[in-house]
Amino acid sequence: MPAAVDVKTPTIRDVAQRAKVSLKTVSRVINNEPSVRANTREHVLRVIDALGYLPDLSARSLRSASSYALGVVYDNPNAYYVIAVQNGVLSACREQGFGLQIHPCNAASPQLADELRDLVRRSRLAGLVLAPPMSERMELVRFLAGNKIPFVRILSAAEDPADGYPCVFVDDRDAAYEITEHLIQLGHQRIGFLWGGAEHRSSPERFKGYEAALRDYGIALDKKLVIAGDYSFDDGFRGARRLFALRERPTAIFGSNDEIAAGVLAAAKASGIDVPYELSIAGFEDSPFSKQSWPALTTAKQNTEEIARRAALRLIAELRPAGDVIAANYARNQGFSPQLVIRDSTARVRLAVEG
Amino acid sequence: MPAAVDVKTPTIRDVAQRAKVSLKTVSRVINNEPSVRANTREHVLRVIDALGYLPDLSARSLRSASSYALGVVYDNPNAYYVIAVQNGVLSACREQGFGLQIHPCNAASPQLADELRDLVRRSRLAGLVLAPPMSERMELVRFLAGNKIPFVRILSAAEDPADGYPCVFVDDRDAAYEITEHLIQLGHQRIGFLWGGAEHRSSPERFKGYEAALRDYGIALDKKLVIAGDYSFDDGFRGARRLFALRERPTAIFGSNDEIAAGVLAAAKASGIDVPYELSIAGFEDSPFSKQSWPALTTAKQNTEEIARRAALRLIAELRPAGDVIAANYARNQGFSPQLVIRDSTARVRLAVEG
DNA sequence: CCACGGACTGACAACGTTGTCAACGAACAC
DNA sequence: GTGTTCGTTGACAACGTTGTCAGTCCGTGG
Repeated sequence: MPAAVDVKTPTIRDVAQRAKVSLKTVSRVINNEPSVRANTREHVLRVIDALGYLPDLSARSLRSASSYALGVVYDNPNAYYVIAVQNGVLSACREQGFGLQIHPCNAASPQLADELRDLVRRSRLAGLVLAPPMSERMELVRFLAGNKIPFVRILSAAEDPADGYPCVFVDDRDAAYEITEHLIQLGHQRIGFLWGGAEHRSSPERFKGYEAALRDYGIALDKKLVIAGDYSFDDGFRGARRLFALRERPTAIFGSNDEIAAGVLAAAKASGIDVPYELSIAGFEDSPFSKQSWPALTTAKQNTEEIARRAALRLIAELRPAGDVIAANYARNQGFSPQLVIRDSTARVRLAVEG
Repeated sequence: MPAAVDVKTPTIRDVAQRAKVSLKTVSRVINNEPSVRANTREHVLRVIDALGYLPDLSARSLRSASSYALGVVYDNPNAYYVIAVQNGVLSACREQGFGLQIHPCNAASPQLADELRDLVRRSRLAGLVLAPPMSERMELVRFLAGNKIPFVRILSAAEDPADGYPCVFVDDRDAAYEITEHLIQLGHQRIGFLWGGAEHRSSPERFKGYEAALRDYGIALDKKLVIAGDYSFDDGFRGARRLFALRERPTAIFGSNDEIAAGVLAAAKASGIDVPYELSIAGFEDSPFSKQSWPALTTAKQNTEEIARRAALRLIAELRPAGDVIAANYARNQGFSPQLVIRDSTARVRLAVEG
């Protein structure tokens, strides 16, 4: 019986010895640096392969100033959104050889800025991807910039804020306009609007879209139809109840996201109101359950995963020296527009209701 | 105007200099080692605080064999489940001073084992938390053990597998029994069962619970009522359709998870079947949307976050030297039982249907 | 008064990698 | 033949931390 042999994981030193070259040459091969003869390079690569050598990330990031990991910062109860952001960022990270550190946090914490700075230092992160609402707090943004911490923001805006800080932006206003327009074109005149969380910039943006569409179609804004709340099922439910109690009930309700819309749907069912024939409901986000509710929700599809991916690439571009391929391709802030997805929860207004 | 000063992040060296002690003493203070005079310790701590010094994780894990980060490995389309696992593990990690590396992966990939080994080596992970179905693949478990990679499994089992590898286990069978029993006690005799994914051990476990309850209550198992499928909304929808088409339709359907149950619910509505009065539906998992569907779903609540947290602590206990507090408290595999949550989707069987 | 042990402290090397700089040989121009 | 340049390679130090081991200091017992 052979003695148990503890196979140590090979280091660059083992590779160098076996390949009969210096440490530095192996390093050069790993990092794809020029000035290595093709012969030598191939030989070293073969040895690396044979030994199953993998560069040690700790050592790498300790020695070289630049590191190989990003952080993604979020404070969002919506699991689908968070997973989509993670997966998008992760896809870019894997492609570009970066690691990923997730950092759920409390947006309301007064120490958040210090917390993020410490996170970056301790873990030697190359930069941060900020999801809303952190991305929208300018004092945080300025703090990070002041501390020379690279970052990119995912934010809600109709156009590039052009404030000198990198971002990708999502035109919630435009998409909300389209949703409202869709409802109007179905003949709805009394359209309720349920706000999302006030700390997210997307909320006022979506409201602006709603407002603009009403204006463009000559419908007066009725403040009784507009209800404050949070991006939650429960607020959707409660808000819908309040709208149902109005003397003149709306024939359509636009919930600021799918969770709110799901709450409206539940409230409608609880009140015996038929959707869509007595009430049209629209959401926003295209979460999986917008497809899975009954009836399936009309909504605006924002490809969060792709948006997050682009955000990460935008950040990586900032980290790269000018002239790099990524740096060249992703040097500019990019905008996205969610697309209207018409499903079964919206329908032509029933004439009977009008009277 | 003062010249811009680049504030370098302070190192242990700066602390030592300013505190007029050696590097090693600072190191001792940071690591809470004994043999530092109380005076010295306090003084050093004050300096650390004043400078805002933070130990560098890369350097730490490079120098000391042990590292300070765990990995969590999953392959699961269910965002709620994944987030709950992440948050649970993260809570333990933060508490114990560990970092966390997430690793979504493809359970079907033949290179998965190597991928995980490389991940651990490259990132110097102290160990892995394996979520199902990875946790259930014995060849993977043996591979990790053979490579001396610490891990803990979250798995579905009625009792401690006692195979020598650490885990936390969830008694799906028992919970499924309770759900089925609940349906039987409501008077249901024809209870449909929709399987979850065959690659998850929880599926057969849940089926066994269903089977056992039927047997205990003297109800013959009707194979036509049992339908294979995956843990998905669509399979729930399709499976329900097939059950509805039977000459003798079931009066209750047990979907192996909430997504399946949501699919059943949608199918029932599409077919104009009233839930719960013509059809009772039960799910499993207590995802948020089980509360938010209409009617809200009867289900089994598994506190995934707490389970994942315990799993992480169980792993950390393995890493600690014997005698450590954590090591002592979490040295044993622990079991969890999901709890029956009765909501509005299940009701007493209508006599009219029996005929 | 000296030896001794224990509590505390520090000098130094090491972890695995990359940046800096010098050295080597070949090719080329003069 | 000499000087210069270029492409390739290697020796060495350094990143920030901890493990090892050898002190130093003080109090105690002989």
